[in-house]
Amino acid sequence: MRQRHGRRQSPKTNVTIQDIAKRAGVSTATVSRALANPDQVSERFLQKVSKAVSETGYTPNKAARNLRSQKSMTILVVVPNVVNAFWPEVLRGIDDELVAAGYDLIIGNLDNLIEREERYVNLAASGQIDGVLLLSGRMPVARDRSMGDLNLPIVTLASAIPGLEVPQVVVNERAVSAEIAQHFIDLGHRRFCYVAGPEGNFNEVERSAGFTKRLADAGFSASDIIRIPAGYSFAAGAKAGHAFLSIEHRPTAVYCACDESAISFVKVVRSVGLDVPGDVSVVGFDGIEAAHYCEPTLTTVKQPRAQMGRTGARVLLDQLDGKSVPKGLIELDAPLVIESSTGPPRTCQ
Amino acid sequence: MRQRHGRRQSPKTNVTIQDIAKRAGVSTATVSRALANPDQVSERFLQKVSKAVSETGYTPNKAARNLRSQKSMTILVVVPNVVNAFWPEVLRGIDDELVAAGYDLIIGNLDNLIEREERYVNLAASGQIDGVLLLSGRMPVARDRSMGDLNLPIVTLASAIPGLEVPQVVVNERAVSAEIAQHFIDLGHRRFCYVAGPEGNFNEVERSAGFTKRLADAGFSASDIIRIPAGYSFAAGAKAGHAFLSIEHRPTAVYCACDESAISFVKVVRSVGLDVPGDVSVVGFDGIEAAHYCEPTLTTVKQPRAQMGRTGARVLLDQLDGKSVPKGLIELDAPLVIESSTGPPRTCQ
DNA sequence: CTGAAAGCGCTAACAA
DNA sequence: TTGTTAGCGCTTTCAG
Repeated sequence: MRQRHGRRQSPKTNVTIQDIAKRAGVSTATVSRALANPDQVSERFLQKVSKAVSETGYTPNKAARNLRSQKSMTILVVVPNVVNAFWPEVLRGIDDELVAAGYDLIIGNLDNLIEREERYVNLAASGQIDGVLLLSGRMPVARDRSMGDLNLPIVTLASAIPGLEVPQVVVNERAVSAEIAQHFIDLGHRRFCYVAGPEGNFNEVERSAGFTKRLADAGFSASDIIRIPAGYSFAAGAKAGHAFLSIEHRPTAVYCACDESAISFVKVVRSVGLDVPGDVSVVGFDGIEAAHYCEPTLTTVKQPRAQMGRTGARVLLDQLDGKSVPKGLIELDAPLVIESSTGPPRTCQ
Repeated sequence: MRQRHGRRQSPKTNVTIQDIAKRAGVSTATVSRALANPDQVSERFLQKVSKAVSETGYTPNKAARNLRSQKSMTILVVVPNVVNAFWPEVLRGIDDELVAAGYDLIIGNLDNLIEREERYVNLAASGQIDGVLLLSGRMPVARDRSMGDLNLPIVTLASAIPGLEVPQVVVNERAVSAEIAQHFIDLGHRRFCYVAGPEGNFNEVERSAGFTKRLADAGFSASDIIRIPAGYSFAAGAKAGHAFLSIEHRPTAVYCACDESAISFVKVVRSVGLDVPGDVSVVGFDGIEAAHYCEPTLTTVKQPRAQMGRTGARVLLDQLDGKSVPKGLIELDAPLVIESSTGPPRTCQ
């Protein structure tokens, strides 16, 4: 085990491009080319190199390559909170596209903690990142700088940052939320409830606005719509369910801003003997798998999660390839899928 | 915008340690030390350097550092399939520990595809990875080599690889599965069903063995235990549910090898009017959140997911720090939590 | 305590 | 087509 200048004893990759060059009887440049641009190397040398490579199990050292080529072939994906059933499928879409293009991805989990942003701003600033996929709906900031100032390609995904001049992949949150309102209206409901998401969040604003706007347009007044603050989690939905039960003259139609809160909301409401949808109709948002296996099957908005991930990744890759990409919203279609948790209010039958 | 030798036009980090050195009127060595070993630098220079750093927003280039120091400060986490509610919380535990120690993590999603392993073997071989956390229960292999031969610290987590001489963090799968059998026996059940996981999987083997062993020990014969092949997913559980319904003389106690399959199993069984637990008692495994919000609340084994993640990460970090670590199984306790999906069989009441 | 200088392994001008 | 060579930005020995 050779021990070179300043080298740790760590027994890592030992075989370098030099070794291959020596073994194949060519220059390192030829080895490099043979690996990256085989068509620029003669068949004879190609053979020799590939033989040496497979004999030694050589893999190019990434740090050296990154340093030299000034890029890292890795993408940072900033997720607000990995512990939410919505993300995995989105990440899978991203992963598919990125891996196919030869990129690795580092997942930055904010865990809903703003302090954690600093870490990823620094990482992004360290030259170790070629581009950023922002799923958190917030531009990460450190003490004294913002990820937006790093001059790094950024694409937002699933949530948008109003006014930011980058590609932003979203779904038709507002329109489909209006559709939910219309669905309730068509069923004959007159009193509504909106179980909200995190305050200020882009998705929250859109969903709330789309829903209430359509209700207002249909002639309902603010007093016909009760808003329960909650969040994107089972726990928040359960809490909202209890709040709902304590309402005097209860609404019959409830729009929960995510599936997880909808599922737990339904469970709480049913636990006191109310029927869904007989007494209360409930709609969710996201289309996670669990929404399909709760009782009753949840009427919800099916977000094209993997497709969103792939789309965002693709746009980022295009940008990295120097192609021109659309700045601003890229809207995907998320359909309202009607299942068994919504129906006409019993009072109307 | 300067344009140097071989440099792409990519406008990345422009400020280097040289710039800081010049600005602070010191050598690059001093800058490096000021940042890494402040106690080796005089107060005066420390000030100067830190001033220059904050004025310029300097962040050390990671590729250069990695190349020089022969380590990457990044850990590869190999996940069999990110689309499963079990993982996020585990990943969070890993992330917590690793981030606190200054490591980044790259998540390698196998998507249950063996071909995908090659990619991560190569990544691990590229010197870009300091250690591996293996959650897939299989040693990744490429065409001609195995990740196990890379001489890289590896820790397995959540699933084990029998015989592998590395730390392997698991839970008491076998013992708690026996406990499930005992729970059923105590309730008075006489006919049992096991809804299996993926064939050959470590967890599958353990859970199945623990369950059937205890039943056998209690005097039940193989014909009292029906095994339905399934997998760790909602879809597999639903399919198993249908298979269950077509059984002539149906068991009254069902152990589903994961919560997702248990939840969908319950839904299917209830859809034909059977009562849970009146007609069928069902137990799951994992303790994912959804198990708490389905109906009836699922009796299940609560895996300490975040703790598992943290433990695995910690052991790997210890190994990286040169501390000695236990080779072999590190068993964490996963308790059976009894909820409303299990009860005495109606025929016994 | 500080600076000079030697590379880490690779890629890409440039020259041949 | 191929080889020579100059760094990419940083850390760390070694000398002062």
